[in-house]
Amino acid sequence: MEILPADFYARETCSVARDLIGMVLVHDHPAAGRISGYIVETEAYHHDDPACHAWHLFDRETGTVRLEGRGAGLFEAPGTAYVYLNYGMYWLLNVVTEREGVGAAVLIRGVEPREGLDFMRAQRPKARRPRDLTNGPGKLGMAFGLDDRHHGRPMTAPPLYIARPETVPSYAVDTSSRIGISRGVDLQWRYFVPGNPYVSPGTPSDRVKRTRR
DNA sequence: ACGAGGATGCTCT
DNA sequence: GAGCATCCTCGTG
Repeated sequence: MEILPADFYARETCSVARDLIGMVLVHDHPAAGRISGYIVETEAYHHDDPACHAWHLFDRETGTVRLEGRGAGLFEAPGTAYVYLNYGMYWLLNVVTEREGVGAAVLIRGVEPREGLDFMRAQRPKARRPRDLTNGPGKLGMAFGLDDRHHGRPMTAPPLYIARPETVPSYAVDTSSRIGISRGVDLQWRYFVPGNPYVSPGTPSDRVKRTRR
């Protein structure tokens, strides 16, 4: 497998989010060995986007940026991991995109397990069905053993990286609005493999729309 | 299947 | 204090 280089991420964020579908998220865990899975769901967070953590760091009067607080990691070099604690409990994994200093990223929301299933099951004791291991950003963070130790580290080299598999799955890709946000709700910046069980269930209303279509 | 509500802690939008 | 890029459990039907 070829590890995706920084150039892959140094592009328009929606293109990166789309192209990450079918790539393989890998964690070469120091104790548990290789944990990996095919990416089946992503979301783009642009610098000019009220749902992005970089939004409030921009001073729109002067056009300057305050590199302070949680969102500062979004301004690192493309390919850097942006990991943060959500709802006080869940580590969510993003990869920084565009050029250094822009402030954009892609959130990894769903992964189809490939290697390290035993470790995933141990990390996710509440999972009743296979899909419950990794069908959501918080769930896959637990299954892969991710936390703030990974924040700010390059995903262009082990232990945590994304690679192009020898055979890229022939996934179809649909788009929709993003899940769990209150601003920027109309932007169609979510990418997912329709019908794949490892896509996050989202809100119940979203699920109704999708299954009745 | 669906909806409501709690857990839980960091950030300040 | 409010608001979160979530997950889980427990009602009801």
